[in-house]
Amino acid sequence: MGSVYASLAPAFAAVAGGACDPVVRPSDRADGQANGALALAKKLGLQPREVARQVLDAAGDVSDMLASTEIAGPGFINLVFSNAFIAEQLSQATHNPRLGVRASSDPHTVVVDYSAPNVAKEMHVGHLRSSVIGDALVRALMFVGHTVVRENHIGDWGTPFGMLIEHLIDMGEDNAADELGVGDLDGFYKAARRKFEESDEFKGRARARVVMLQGGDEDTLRLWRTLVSESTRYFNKVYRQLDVLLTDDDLMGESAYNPMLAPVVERLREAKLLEESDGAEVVFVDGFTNRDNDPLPLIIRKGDGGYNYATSDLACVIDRVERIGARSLLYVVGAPQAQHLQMVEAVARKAGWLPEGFIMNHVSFGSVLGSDRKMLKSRSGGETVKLNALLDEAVERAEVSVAEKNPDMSAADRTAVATMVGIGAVKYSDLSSDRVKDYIFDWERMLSFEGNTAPYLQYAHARICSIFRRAGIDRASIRDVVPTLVEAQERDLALRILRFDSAVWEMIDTLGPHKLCTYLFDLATDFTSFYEHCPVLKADNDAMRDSRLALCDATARIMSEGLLLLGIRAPEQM
RNA sequence: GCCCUCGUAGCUCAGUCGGAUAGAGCAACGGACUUCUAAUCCGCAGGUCGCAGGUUCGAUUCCUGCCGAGGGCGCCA
Repeated sequence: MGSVYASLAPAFAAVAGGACDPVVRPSDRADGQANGALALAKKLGLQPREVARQVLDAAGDVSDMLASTEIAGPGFINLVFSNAFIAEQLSQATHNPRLGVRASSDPHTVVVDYSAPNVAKEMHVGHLRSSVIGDALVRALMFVGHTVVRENHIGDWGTPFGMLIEHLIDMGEDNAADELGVGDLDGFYKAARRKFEESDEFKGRARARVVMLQGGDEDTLRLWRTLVSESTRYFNKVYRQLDVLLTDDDLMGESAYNPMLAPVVERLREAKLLEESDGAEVVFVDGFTNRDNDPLPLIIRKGDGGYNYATSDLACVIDRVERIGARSLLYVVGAPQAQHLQMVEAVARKAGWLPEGFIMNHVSFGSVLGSDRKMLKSRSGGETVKLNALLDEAVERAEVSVAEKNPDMSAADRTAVATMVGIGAVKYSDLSSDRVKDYIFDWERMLSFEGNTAPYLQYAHARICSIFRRAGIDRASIRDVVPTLVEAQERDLALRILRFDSAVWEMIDTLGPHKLCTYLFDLATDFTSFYEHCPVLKADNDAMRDSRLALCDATARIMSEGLLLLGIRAPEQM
């Protein structure tokens, strides 16, 4: 906690004769520990325990904050907070609009680029990861006060559209729209692809159609718009089902950057970065080599005069910096894109398009694997899993489970709860492990009510709501009560509540939603332990009951808010 | 061939800005239900932190090499 750091830092500075980090860390032997004495001892050439003693002397009377301090082991300072201090901090947190989470000291505009499905192509689990991780980061960044601009960089331009449009014409526009309308994007795409590969005549038409599209032929554009709008209708369906924030307002497809591509080339030429290589116009970037150890370029303009994704990604960067005024940029994109994004950033920096201090971050993530540790396939075998089918299955499975556990619930409530639990489970299983690693998709585990899962966290929240419901007590009415901490479980829960701030900030600093997940799991664990040991409504007296109700309310608010930052809803009953 | 990421308990995962005895959950075993929702809790057991060196008072954490898994390496996006 910040205030402990603030009170120890001067003592360390006094002993060190200059600024010195107390190195305050959580501890399993006390409420916290300060490890700064070990490093300082080396600098001063003294015994670490002696330095720790001097620091404690210099700190003077800290009894308003710390109940006890102890020098342990080689020179750690163990810190035990006073109950009065914890209670006071708790009271501050519960009256704070962000439940004790500090606002950003440097709010600015952040662009988050995420989801990015392709038009006329099925969304798959890779898009699930990008959508879910990106959305959680968006929510957390907004929560601490940043201005967040969501951008969904859909693949709505390029050579595949020649074949897609020709296939649309072959099918008849109405038939095609129907097929796409029911969400069979894969069938449409594959049929087009097959014709492209099997028929030279079709291939020729497709190529001619690309030229017409790029040339702005009105009829071709109309057909293209049909493809895009039918696809985005499907994407929106998935987004609503997934409960992410993305809407049509966030669409910023590749086609949107079309007019900016020629200027990108011109600006690179003016900056004297553009070179001709094998008929293409390229920029060479230091530090990147190809298989033969020759310098590897970023291709800006292909030999045939066309642009490619590097060009539009550079246009993106310019647009986000110059039009949107972003000061940092997050790309929530799979790990295979790492090198490409590094090269784009390197070129943008070399060209001087990124202001001093501008941050461009690749929020990389691993693959979703099946229980066989291979890329996830559907039940029926072979095929890639379709996202909407997967989400439907999640809700179905949750509904079975809710019906079994709570048979008295009405059908309408059951469906509503199953939706929150099923979708929450899928999202949470994606968010709760370190995003850079692959993770194994396992229905049983993610829908289990035990362990680090969404249902376990949601259940803890629902139990609290149930207490207030049963007692007929308004949650807000209890918020001025300052809890009295007697039992170990009460104290542990209170301390956990105070760590919400650092959990949220850890998530933001590392762009790692799993940090917040781990915290919420710990909060739920501490709460259920408290729940088992400390009767609330049956407490010995009214003061104890109110104190415990206040702890319950604070826990529920943080659970609900924390889950919401992850894009997950917390039902009031389950 | 070069570059990037990952390797922690039987399984799934945390932890690592260098700190004390490496933590959870599942599974296994032993307990606790006339419940504030047992969808839970309490206990027990389980590990040469891939291997080998190096730096350090101290390394799972930093560095180097190796092994294993995945990914990337010029005109698809």
